[in-house]
Amino acid sequence: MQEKYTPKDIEQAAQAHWQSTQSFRAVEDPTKPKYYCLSMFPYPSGKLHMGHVRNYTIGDVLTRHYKMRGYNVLQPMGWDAFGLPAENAAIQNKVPPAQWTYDNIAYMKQQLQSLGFAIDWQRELATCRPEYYRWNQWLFLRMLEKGIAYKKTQVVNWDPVDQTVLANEQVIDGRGWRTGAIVEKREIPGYYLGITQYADQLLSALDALPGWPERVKTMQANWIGKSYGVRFAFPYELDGKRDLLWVFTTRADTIMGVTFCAVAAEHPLATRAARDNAKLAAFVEECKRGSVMEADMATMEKKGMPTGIFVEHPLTGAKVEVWVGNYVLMGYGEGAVMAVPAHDERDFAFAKKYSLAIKQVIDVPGKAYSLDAWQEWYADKQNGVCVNSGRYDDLDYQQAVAAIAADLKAKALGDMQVQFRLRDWGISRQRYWGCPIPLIHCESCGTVPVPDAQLPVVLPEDCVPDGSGNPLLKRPDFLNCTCPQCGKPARRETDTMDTFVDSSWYYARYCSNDAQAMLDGRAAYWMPVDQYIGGIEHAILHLLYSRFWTKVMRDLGLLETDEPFANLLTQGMVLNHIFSRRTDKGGIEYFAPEEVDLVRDDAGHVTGATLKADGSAVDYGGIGTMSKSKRNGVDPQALIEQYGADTARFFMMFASPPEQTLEWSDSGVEGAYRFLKRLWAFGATLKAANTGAAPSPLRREIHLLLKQANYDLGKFQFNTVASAAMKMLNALEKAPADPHAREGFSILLRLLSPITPHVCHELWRALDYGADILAAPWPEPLEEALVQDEIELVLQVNGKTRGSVRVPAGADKAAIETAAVASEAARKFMEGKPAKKVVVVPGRLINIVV
RNA sequence: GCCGGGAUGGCGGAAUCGGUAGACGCAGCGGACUCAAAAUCCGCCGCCGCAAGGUGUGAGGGUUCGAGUCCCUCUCCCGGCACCA
Repeated sequence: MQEKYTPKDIEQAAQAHWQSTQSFRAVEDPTKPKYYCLSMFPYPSGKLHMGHVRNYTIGDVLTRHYKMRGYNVLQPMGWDAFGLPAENAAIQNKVPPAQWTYDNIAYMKQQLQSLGFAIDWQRELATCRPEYYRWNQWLFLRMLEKGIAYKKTQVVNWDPVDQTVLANEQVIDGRGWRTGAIVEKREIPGYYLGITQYADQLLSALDALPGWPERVKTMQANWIGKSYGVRFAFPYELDGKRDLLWVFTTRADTIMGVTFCAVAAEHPLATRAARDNAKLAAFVEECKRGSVMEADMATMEKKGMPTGIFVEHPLTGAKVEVWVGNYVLMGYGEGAVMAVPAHDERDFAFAKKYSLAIKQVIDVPGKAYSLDAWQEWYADKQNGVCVNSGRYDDLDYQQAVAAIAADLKAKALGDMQVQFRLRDWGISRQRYWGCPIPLIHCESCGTVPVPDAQLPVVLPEDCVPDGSGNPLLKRPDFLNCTCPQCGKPARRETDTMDTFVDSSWYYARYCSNDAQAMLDGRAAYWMPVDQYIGGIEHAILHLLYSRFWTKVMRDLGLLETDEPFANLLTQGMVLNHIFSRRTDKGGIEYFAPEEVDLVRDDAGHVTGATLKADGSAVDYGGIGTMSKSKRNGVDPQALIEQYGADTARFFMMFASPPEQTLEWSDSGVEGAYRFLKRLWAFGATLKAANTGAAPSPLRREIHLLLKQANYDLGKFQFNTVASAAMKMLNALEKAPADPHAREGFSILLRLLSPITPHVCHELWRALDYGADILAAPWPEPLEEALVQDEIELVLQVNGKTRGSVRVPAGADKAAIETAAVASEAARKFMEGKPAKKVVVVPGRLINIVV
């Protein structure tokens, strides 16, 4: 074998071998245990970035590891190909989103292939292909039949200048990204999926997912947000009609402290009151400006205005004024809330601001209530009892809620109710590059589903969006159709589906990507996914929607599994610096890190940057996830070309544990490359050397490292597996003539092969260990190699490390104590005082307390 | 604002159950080889100190023979907040 490590040749040869032997083709085989290893598919944004390399290397390490452990492994790959960036690119370059997307897929596929991932490419899919998305449409129609899909109004960001709906991302400080116009909230009709019908299942099934990280389960549980409360009504009379204002509260025990109610700007009462109150009408209009994002709603200044309309307190009959509040959302619950300023922080602030009454109705013994400032205990459910609440005085939270709910029920004005924070999933998008919603609008028949036989409704691929609304509206060939019911001319729905629909079931489609049905029997073999790997940013939405979709598919008899992903590994984000500048229209323009020079303060912290092109200043936006839109992704191509795929993979795994956030830096790549060069060189040395030296501690060292590495592998801690491999090589280089050097190197190659498969593949053959390292058994440490007769214990005096003591491996506590106290280090630091206490931790340390 | 995470040398990180803090690397420094450089190899490397020793895991407090690890309070950073994916 040649002396020099030449990654390019080695990697091409290994990849050619895998290709010709179809090494990663996965075929259903009921006689073998299956392992379905899936990494979240990428959005084809143009180029891979380091976050992808991290994600897919983790998946590949597991895939290759399980393969060597004898599992029938499936690792597929595909493309989350619909979405907004393709439309943005079209606006910029006047290229159809379809063409841009397919070009990107071709380039990124070649990048993935050059990284040597063990992917079964025959199962590749792209969600923008009709043969995929026809099943989105098909399942949507089934949901429509079952009442899971339905139509209602939705609130969207409306750009009044471009006359178009904006994504949240396109709203910057309340203004449209291209026009700079103040964005308005607008209500339009849309389709929803009734995920709340599955809320209880989605919540309780979390307990049946031991392979999921606790933090993700906690986030999902909080998102679903099951709460027990009371839904009740304030009666009122308006325009000669009796009516009810409904609200929901988890704090019915504070109902006697209600001093006003607040409704959303879109609430019928607000609309009615604004009719003959110009100031209020203006305020309602003001509330309708700004974005619909929850983060904006939660941080904006809370404002309100009285309507002059009064409702009756359902228990006391007292008059309660209705206010319009900009923080009350029509889409949540009833669009109205009761306000108890004494015991709700937001209501407290609001009441102080507008000098509204604050009535204390909860008391915690030993605490003094004061109107001066909000105190945490005002909202305490655990320790409070009712006061100033008439017949409910002295009741605790649970007793008070029960009594009040019973009284409301007796008056037919309310009852206990379980409520979820989770809202139904609005899937309509007023955008072109997505899956068409399969509906037809007929003047005489109304909205009619497209018959199954006419699926898929194919999206024309030659449109070029220009930013002013959905280009499908200008396509008569798409728009015009005949009503399936009456045969008259009709109009096709132009809204497309949220791209989360596409990614909610792709994992199942991989099992049978050529099936003539949505899924076939092969899904029963492979599902559920045994290991799912993806970014922590998907902890809630994507994973929740996928779980929901799986349950719907199960209920339709398409799948047997209740949950799509048995085990989940949430990879930390790969971060990089963000540089931007405001455009004159109020939008944001981003700059890639290589386009700027950094400005640092004395402590070395980045404070700003200047553009290399013209020296002008740009804003420093801190660090954040690598993404196409922020232009801060780092393309692995240069790394691969300079050092090879193995170095890129090794470096990425060595840099940090997978779940941890990683701030990008390429310092250390050299070290990874150096290691692989040494690995290669040692292979050459070993092939030439004769192994005649006397046995050294090498064998024990290797097996000890292997034991640790296998343990770490089980914890997905690949950085220490890589480090164990480095330590093995360090040990081997010191003893190349040891009789166990060949055994040790074979362990090292197998341990390392999932991380750096190419170089290990080549070395395995070159040293005649076998024909294909993929077929080699995974190495296990041998107990006989691990035994030792003497062990070293740490010696502490008063908790401070003072030295060590060597004792026979089988020594008992008393013998260890005697040896410790007698040791020179102990005598020195005990300063002649007697030992008050001696703590012996077996196999680890002795602590002498004097 | 709310929910979930994180913080350890100049840098990335290690420390499995509360038991030697800094493994393994990067950078740096010194040396060998070389006409020279690169590559490679050997050694040093938290901070203070000549040393003995002291001190040190974001900040402050606590529990313990012993705390990076457990408890309380706080700061900063990252992810998510339903139309980025």
